[in-house]
Amino acid sequence: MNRSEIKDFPMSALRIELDRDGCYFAPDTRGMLNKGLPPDMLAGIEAWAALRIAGRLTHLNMERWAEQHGLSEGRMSVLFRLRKAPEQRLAMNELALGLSTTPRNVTGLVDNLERDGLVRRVPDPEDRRSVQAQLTPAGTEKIDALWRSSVEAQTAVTKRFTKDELKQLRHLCLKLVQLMKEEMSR
Amino acid sequence: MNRSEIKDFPMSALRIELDRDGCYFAPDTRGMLNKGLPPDMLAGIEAWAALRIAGRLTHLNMERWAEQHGLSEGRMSVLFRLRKAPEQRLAMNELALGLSTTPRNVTGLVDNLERDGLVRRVPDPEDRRSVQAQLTPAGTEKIDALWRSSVEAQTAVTKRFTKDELKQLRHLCLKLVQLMKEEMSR
DNA sequence: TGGTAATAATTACGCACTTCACTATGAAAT
DNA sequence: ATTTCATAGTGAAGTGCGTAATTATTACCA
Repeated sequence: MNRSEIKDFPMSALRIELDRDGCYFAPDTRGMLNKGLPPDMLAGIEAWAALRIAGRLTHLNMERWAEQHGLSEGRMSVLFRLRKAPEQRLAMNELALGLSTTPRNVTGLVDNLERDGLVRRVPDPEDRRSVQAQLTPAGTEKIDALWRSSVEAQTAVTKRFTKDELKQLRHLCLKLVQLMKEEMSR
Repeated sequence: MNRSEIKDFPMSALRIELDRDGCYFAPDTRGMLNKGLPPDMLAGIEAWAALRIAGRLTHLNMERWAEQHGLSEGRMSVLFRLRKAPEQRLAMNELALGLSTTPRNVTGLVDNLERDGLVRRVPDPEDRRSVQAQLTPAGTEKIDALWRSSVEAQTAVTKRFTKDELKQLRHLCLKLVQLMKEEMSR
């Protein structure tokens, strides 16, 4: 497999250039947008498009990376949450909430993890409706190794940003999330 | 359906707060990361996590929005690309390249669009292997209406950023993409 | 010219995830 | 105590998107 591609994400087709003000922009995106779009809206749409691209690429990156270890991004997230939980166990609904996904999805993720022996289901003595997922020793070992390796991979990219750029990126992404939250609660 | 949720993305569980320096951060993420992580790496991982959250949310947002018009984000992207193409037609492989996806996926997307009468397949007289997808009048009408509406929806959020913030967001997202491209071509 | 490789699209198949409906249990109310 | 509603988890069915193999056509080249 071609190492310069993520799955079949053909990045060579995605041109990125430096604008005159030293900021990156995607000429194809801009070219398609600036006809028939009021200029004062262009900046917003361009930023949104850039975020969509980065989001998709980071997603594919995580997915592909997890796949090399027999996992998916979702399954890895489950292991990670469990690793940080007290006694390395969480109820299914707590997992769903923490991962911002549906209970049904957690069922499927835990199904797979249990099949691979990384997690086991244990009944909750306090509430007979509830099922808890708990890391097995194999699961703990796996996520620890994966976590070190994952941090390394992410840092290989983020270390080429300045501290301030990283803070800005975090700030702007979360600001967008925050505004979307507000926007939707009307 | 609860208007404050996107699909089943339970955003209420995702706390976002202002740090002392006036920047947003996710306390849960930071809490889980800052044990067992060298502080000089924290900023990078935190930014990465924020981008993943924003990416997921914007994706779900687009998906949900397109769904209200009987489409998916992928199908809408196909219509959009075709709309900007000369004669409103493109070969399947050109579509795959432009959308950064696989030929197989384009086949499926065009299948659906053709079934709904928004697109039709036409043979390429120059190359009998090639099949082109072309917008029907109904497709043109649909994407034009959708585009106006979509710009409106995105602008409702992005207008609450300053011009400079939008430029920074675009710049940082694309810089990340650019660095990932470079990082992977080794 | 004939044989081989490359390319375009598709079929067959699998995985991850979603929605909807359902069962089991707990909590609350009268 | 029984009815009612909320909560926890899961089965069934459908969608979107991925890989691998297949078919048809074109390009290349000795």
